[in-house]
Amino acid sequence: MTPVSPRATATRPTMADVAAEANVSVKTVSRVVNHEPGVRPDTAARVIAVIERLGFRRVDTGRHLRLGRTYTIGLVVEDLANPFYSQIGAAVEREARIRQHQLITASAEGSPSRERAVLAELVARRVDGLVVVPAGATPSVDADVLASGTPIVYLDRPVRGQADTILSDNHGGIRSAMEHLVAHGHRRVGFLGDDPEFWTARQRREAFAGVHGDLHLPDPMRISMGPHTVATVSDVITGWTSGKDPVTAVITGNNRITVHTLRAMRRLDLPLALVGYDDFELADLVDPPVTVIHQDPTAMGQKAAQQLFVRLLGEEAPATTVVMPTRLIVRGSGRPHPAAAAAVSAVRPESGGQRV
Amino acid sequence: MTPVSPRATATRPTMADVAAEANVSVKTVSRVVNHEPGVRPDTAARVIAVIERLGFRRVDTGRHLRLGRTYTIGLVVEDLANPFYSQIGAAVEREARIRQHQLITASAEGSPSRERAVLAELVARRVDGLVVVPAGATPSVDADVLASGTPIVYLDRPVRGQADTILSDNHGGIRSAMEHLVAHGHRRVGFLGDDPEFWTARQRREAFAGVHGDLHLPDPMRISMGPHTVATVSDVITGWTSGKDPVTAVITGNNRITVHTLRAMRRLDLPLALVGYDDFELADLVDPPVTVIHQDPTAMGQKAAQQLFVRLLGEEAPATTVVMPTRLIVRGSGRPHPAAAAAVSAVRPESGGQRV
DNA sequence: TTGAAAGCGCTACCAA
DNA sequence: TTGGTAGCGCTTTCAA
Repeated sequence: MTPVSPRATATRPTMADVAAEANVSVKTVSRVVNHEPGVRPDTAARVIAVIERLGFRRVDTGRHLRLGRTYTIGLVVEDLANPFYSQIGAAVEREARIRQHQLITASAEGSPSRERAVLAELVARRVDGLVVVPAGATPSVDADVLASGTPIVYLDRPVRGQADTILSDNHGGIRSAMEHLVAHGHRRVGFLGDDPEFWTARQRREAFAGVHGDLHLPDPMRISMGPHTVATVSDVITGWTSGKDPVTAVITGNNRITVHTLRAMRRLDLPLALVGYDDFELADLVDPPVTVIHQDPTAMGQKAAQQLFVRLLGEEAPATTVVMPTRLIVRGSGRPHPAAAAAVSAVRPESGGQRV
Repeated sequence: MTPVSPRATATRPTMADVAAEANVSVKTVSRVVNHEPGVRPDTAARVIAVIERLGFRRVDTGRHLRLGRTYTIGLVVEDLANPFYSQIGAAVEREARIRQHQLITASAEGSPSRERAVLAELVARRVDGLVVVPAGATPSVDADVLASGTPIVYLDRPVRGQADTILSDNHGGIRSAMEHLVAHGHRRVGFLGDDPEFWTARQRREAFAGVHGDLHLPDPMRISMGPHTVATVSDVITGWTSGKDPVTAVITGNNRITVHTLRAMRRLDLPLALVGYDDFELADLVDPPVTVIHQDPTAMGQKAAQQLFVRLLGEEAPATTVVMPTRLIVRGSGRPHPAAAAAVSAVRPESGGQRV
């Protein structure tokens, strides 16, 4: 809240100071600083000497104004502390740095109105381009961004309208998880999704339902969408495993739900087979180990940034959508969990009870 | 690598356009846009109408140049993808946003020369202030930053010279871990530290050695500094547990070493008691559960940003150093691991063999 | 209450 | 090879 007032800082020499001291024009100093050709070596040497003596450093605000661009790109995500987004951030920053740009990051905290405000600020700042993981249910291309002509790449979720977009293969990821489970003898698989407000949550739910049908898995189909907590997941799992036709495996819709589910399973002492969307560092070390659908956030961030820089170089082709592949990482097969094996074989004696 | 060339963007109206259209001066438009007093209501209304009709949005580059500040702060860390740093980043960004500032983040990748380059770029950009987790072994306050007069707060590690610094209570953290282990019957405790190039790694090593003496723990004192991998940790642990007087517990120097140690223990099937520096989300769900020394990265980032904004408000007091407390989070005591209990009681039959 | 002029630091344009 | 001038979009100063 507290607005911050200006503060006196040490005054540093400008190009004008250097020019006066070296008896050249400002333009010649500019040429030397920017390594432009057409300066006599001895003139350049004299200018460089003065630059070093005065400790001159070019101030970018002037050139940003003059050039109409800032060598900055903006990244807007939901929450920088979430590993999925921080990996994206690290990747985008790396791509930006390679191209002499810097990165402004902002968390929209899942709020479409905050996202609009943040985008307006970034556009006002004249960032050269934007990478945005859009909040809310299938929004449109931001009007302010559109009016400003700032190139933008949407990541992880699409928006209405023409815009470059990088998505993850949600359908393929879910399919690979279910085929894996079925191959290991599971027939009764539940899906724990995130808040259907999220496009990705809806996509994964639809993929689950579709594949459930394709594979002719028995009814009832078990789907529970969030928002979820450990408590809600516990209740859902309890319901799915009591009564007849208990579930033997669960697929979780993202890394948060996976963690809730692990805690719920621990609390209930009910080790179902588990495949989680999103990889996480300790997936092999938790109990039970978790097979995951890995969508590479680093690759997604890198791809988004690369597409953005293609636009910054002036590419005018129609907007593209890239779907990034996922990869199933199977874990825990080598160390079958006795309880899980028992649970699975109790339901389907013919199955090997192999954990995924 | 590839430099990016300018790109034509849609030209948006400036204050001059609005002024011409509304038959007022540019200054009056500026007054209206900035909600300055002293504009007749009907004049303001006319200006606002034109602003809306033309879709005017103030461009910040002009004011940044005029004001000599950019309402931006810079954050330099080692690796944005590391949870410790991404939590710091999220906290700093939140504090910045509250004060109408934006955040530029950059990874120095642990390289002092990259850090210098990044700092020079940020200073050239005229960021209003900096939060830096310094790379390298006890560097000095950056010369470019010093010359520019840009306020800077160092985080997690100190530098030579006068500068605001936020540290974690490394000594207290290690002490709490060792007292906890000793209270639970452990006498032979090893320390697995990170590369002693890191100041924090050295601090924690010295704390371990000091407390080891204070508590009169038996020789030999086991300390192994990194850089570590799963392989080196495996070797070290094997050495510490074979032969006489085997170690029964290990303290790890940061989150990376903790993960390596968990993998090594899993590989060796040797579940020692483990206390790790840095909390991590799944510490209670891994096998064995991990008691941790929690240093709150969010609180550290918040504190650093707050100190920075105190300086931006003009506070001229001498540089301060704040040491943030740590908190021991005990896990797994409720689920003693049979093998660990056996290992502990085999060494010290009188101990309860309770796991930490 | 309003406006004209100057200028923040730099680069583009054109002339010398 | 070098320099002068204009101007990027805004805010400050001072005058009307």
